[in-house]
Amino acid sequence: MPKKVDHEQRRTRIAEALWGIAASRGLEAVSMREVATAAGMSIGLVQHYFASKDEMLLYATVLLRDRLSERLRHGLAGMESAAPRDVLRALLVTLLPLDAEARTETLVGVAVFIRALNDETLAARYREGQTRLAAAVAGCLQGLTTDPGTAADTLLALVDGLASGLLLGHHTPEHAISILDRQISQMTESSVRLTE
Amino acid sequence: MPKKVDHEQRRTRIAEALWGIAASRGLEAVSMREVATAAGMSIGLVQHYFASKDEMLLYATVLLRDRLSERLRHGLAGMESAAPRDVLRALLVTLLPLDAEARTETLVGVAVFIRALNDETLAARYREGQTRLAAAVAGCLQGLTTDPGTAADTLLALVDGLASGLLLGHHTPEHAISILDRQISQMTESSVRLTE
DNA sequence: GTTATCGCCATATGATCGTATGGCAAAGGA
DNA sequence: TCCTTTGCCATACGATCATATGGCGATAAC
Repeated sequence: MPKKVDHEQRRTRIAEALWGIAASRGLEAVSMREVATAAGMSIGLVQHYFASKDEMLLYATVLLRDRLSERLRHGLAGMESAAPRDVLRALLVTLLPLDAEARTETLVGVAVFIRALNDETLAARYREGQTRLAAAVAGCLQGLTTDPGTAADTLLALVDGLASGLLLGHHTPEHAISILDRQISQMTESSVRLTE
Repeated sequence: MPKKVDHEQRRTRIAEALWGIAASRGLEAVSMREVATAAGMSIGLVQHYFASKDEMLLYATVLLRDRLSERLRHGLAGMESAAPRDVLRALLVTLLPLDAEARTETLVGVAVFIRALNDETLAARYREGQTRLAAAVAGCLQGLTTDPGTAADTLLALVDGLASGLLLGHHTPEHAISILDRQISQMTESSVRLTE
């Protein structure tokens, strides 16, 4: 057999090149040629690792989700024994596009969201991710508020909207975090009030 | 002079055809040919009314914003003397994609949002619209809560996130409205509590 | 040393894109 | 009646797209 290369590494490099293009110029600017150029490869090589553009896109989105999971795990590292409220805040803040890496991921996520609107397979994956996130958030809220399920949906919808505002530059990071903190406080405080 | 036609009507028909394509298959599926076919025109006729694709897109987005204004005005009709809280609720509910028309508008809005992320002109228009909306919402909240500005940003971000969930089918209309109502109640109630 | 296989590449193909161009029918002013 | 203007259309052009194809070193097995 001839020389061996790490296929996974090649695919990752291609996917990252794709993200860069999608984040800076939108998913519609993503073409085999552009991706190949950005990755420093020939078009043929990209074709060699992904039989079609759709396959490449699929791989890139799956890898993106994995990166988000990783980012969440990293953001929550060492908080196993922290107060649920602090875990909750860390989780939600990690979801916001506050640094370059998170911004790229969110931008690509939005681009994929658009595609999901007309692709039931993608939409189902999206919903599943949201449901899982909501479960995690609701878990943090257990005992902190009445109806943790609704509260979780509320917080996630808020984070979603804040992310849009951040991407557009309509909100500053400080403003977005302040809004989020105020909401968390209000939700946890009001429960105390209601249970008194 | 030869026969006269209503240019504005022609342009509107083209824009509506564009919306239909953008809403059902995404903005990237929008091409001169597709729009012409959907509008029941020749490609040349579309070219006759819009010198370029960008010009067509611009017109379609401006008209979209006008339609949203109209929808808001219609949703708030006859509420001039209603309680601010009811006006607020009507305004926010009108922003949600609850019927087919609103859904199309929101879908196109999201598609344009994506483009705005890499187009500073569009982004500026988007931010201006958001700012104006926030001012209207804050106006409704005057006296109902402390810091109406932050409350307005919170509510609009929440509505944004709820809209995403509705588009994807992750939330049902009833669920989204219930979340919104709960939030409005919490915000207005808590202020009463704080000012007591 | 021969050979099969793997990594990779250059180029071709057919489709579709935005846009440019030239012309035709109709209608009203001269 | 002639002529200019307007509305509209068919076609062409160059670019770019996704994808298919054939081939060229290099390497490891034999």
